[in-house]
Amino acid sequence: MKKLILIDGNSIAYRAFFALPLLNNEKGVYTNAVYGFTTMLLKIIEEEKPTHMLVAFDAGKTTFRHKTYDDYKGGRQKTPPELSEQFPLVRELLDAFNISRYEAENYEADDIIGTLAKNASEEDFEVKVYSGDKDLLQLVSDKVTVILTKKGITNVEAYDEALIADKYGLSPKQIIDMKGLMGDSSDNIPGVPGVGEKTALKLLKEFGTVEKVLDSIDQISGKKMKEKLEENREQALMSKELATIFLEVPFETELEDLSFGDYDQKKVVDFMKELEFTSLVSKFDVDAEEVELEEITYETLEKIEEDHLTKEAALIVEVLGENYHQVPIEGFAMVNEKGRFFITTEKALDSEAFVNWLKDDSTQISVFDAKQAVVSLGWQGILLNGVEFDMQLASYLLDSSLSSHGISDVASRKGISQLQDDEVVYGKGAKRKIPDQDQLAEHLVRKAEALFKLKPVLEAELKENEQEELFRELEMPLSIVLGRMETTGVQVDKEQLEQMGEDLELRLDNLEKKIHEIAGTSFNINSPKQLGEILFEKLGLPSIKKTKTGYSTSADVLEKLAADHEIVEHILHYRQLGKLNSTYIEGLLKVTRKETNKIHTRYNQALTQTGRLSSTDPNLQNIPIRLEEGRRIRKAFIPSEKGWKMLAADYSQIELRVLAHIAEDEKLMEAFQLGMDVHTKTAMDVFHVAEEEVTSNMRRSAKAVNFGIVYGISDFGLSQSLGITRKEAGQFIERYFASYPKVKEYMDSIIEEAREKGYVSTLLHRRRYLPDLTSRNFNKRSFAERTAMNTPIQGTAADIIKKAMIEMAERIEQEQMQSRMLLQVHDELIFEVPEEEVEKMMKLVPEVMEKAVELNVPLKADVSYGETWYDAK
DNA sequence: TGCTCCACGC
DNA sequence: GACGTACGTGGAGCAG
Repeated sequence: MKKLILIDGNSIAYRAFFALPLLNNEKGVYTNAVYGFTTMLLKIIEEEKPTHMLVAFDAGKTTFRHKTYDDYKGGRQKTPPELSEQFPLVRELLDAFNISRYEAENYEADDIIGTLAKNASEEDFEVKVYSGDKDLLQLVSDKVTVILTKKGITNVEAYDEALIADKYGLSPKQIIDMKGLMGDSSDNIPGVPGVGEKTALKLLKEFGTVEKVLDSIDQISGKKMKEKLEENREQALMSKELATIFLEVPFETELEDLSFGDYDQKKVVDFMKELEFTSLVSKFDVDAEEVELEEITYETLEKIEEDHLTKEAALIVEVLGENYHQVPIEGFAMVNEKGRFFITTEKALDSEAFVNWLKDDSTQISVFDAKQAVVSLGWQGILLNGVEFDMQLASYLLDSSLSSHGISDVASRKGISQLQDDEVVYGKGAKRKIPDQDQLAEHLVRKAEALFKLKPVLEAELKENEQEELFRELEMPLSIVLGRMETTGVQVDKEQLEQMGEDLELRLDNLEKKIHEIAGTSFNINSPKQLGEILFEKLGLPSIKKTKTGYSTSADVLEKLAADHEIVEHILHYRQLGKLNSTYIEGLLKVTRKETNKIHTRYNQALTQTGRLSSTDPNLQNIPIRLEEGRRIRKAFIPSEKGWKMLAADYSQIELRVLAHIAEDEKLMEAFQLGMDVHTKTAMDVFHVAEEEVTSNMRRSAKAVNFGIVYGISDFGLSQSLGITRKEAGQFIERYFASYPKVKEYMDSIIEEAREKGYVSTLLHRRRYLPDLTSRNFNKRSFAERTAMNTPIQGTAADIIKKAMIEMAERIEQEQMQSRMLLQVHDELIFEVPEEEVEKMMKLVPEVMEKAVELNVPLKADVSYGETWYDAK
């Protein structure tokens, strides 16, 4: 069957423009609307597989409707120039796709779409109309579906007759009557004053059309309403006329001319590349995006001579895949003033000269991902010592918001196109493999070449940003420290985990039986869909919250239902134990190395927007602690040497101390100078009570506000965590600010400063750019504002612990201790320590942590040790 | 394989 | 006046 897609070009472009941040490409051309339009188009082509397609645009300023009503669309805000300049690009995009576009003097896009929809349905086409404008709903019929954007651009809702009946209780045609009565402020259609959606729907359900409503005024209840309708009789009829889509726009083209099919992929890809839509380009066939690589010369070294090895060089130590622990090195590439070289792993590791060069600490080696290089070589027993520049870290520090810090991404952003993505060369997923040696060699050499060329560029940018020190003294040395921690790994007591797993499975079985019994049927408790059906349909519990796909069964919803039905508490318990078993017991066992019973996580040092680390494979930064049941998992984390202890030290309230420092708020500083419990102190200040009058509830509330300040949550977030209304939460925040005026001042000034500079900074010059601070979208702007307030706090805390880690590593080495740093959990460091060093470390670790930086409030670190991580509390 | 939902940590 | 609301990672279910 033929399928015609009609797109309301102006509407979708507007929508995209306001839904997306104001992107621009390197040439400064704004591209957000085109980008949104493109994603929408790609989605339509993929999902609808249209046979025919047309995009309609509004033509000039005046249309036939202005003859009826001068002020039609009056008072409308002028199209922002940033958007206007994108319309020619949208047209160019459509031409690249070979999609028809149409605009007609005197008519709006609606009329073009309406006419074509009518004509096409008469010829038995299936018609789908895409727009953001509800007006178009009047076109819906058994042949015509109207798809409206709901949120963002690609989140849409398809309206057929049934849905309109369901939502409004009206037929599609009656949508026009509704507009006639209630008007439309965006088009400046007046309607009948005092009649809104509710009244309009009521009247139309009773009488059917505007005309019939006006004919039956005497039957309408309410004196005021009668008067209004009487007075605005003409205006209502005119409004209806204005809202009616004209279905007789003259066309010169035939429907067949709108056919959509083959288009030149290269044209489309070129266009997208021009606008730097890299993520979209990757959706097209690899062939289409293959860049034309120029030839590159290099030498495959059979024998490595001293002469090849210079002080300064770019080095690639290649491994396949993300996880670089205990996997083979696939090859080396090196670029220096002497030339470009590829070296097979075998030749490289057999060469004494090369290995010595790697171990030499007086070299200046550039790499991409220093930690990977150090760890990969570390597993071969080689200590890579001379790493001086990590391009990935440099790119991350320069702009952490860039989503990809892969070598080819960084290179292409810096103007080097002579590098293919690893995925292109190796394939992805199950199909990933190393190509033949020539291809591999060339790829690695190109990587090293990019490194060699770009190092000075990125170094200059770091200097420009005053981030040289952050880079050289903090992130670079930290990558080596982290590499060592990862390689060391943490030992787990496998039997303990297995025992806990068996225990959990038994209890899960029993719980499952019980839940099925109560429900009276067997179902998958882990499936939110099935669980929702049981709870809210079969058992008839009240549905509190919905998700996109159905009922929400999240813990906060279930907790509210616990009193209504005994099954709920069992489900919550089942969930809790299930999570422990699958994520922690099974998950950890899966990644425990068989030979050593050790776990080697990987820290991502170039990911978070705030400067924190993240941990994967496994994530050791979210091991349970809050509930005792889960906390016991920590009993399985043990020292790797007999007689050693686990030692843990964590910063106490580091973020709030940082806040006190930055804001220089006397009252907040006082809390820390006096060594008070900060939540109690906050409760005292906010509720104006003495210490002994602080109730546990007050402290709980104060704690939640402090939490909110640290994490930058909104009044909504606070209301959720305290179970109060948003308004109350808002008032609470107000009171907090009233109590800590300097904090308020800081919050205001940081937003102001960030708006001027475009970014916020931490104590050690880490940056986060916040372009959304000037967004017209309230949501985005508010989010950016909270981010501006929160990032310097959280980021400075991250800076501090990173500094402490480097110093701890140095101290352990200097004092020739055997203790090993194992893990970092944002504000906490975990070590394994021989018995004889426990006493020293119990003093040294908190001392180093507390002295990592000097603030105008003291830093405090608590430390303890025990047989397992669990016991170090 | 990619998405959604849910849950864990800070 | 509504919007959809800290940052991460990972497992299970489910659709294609």
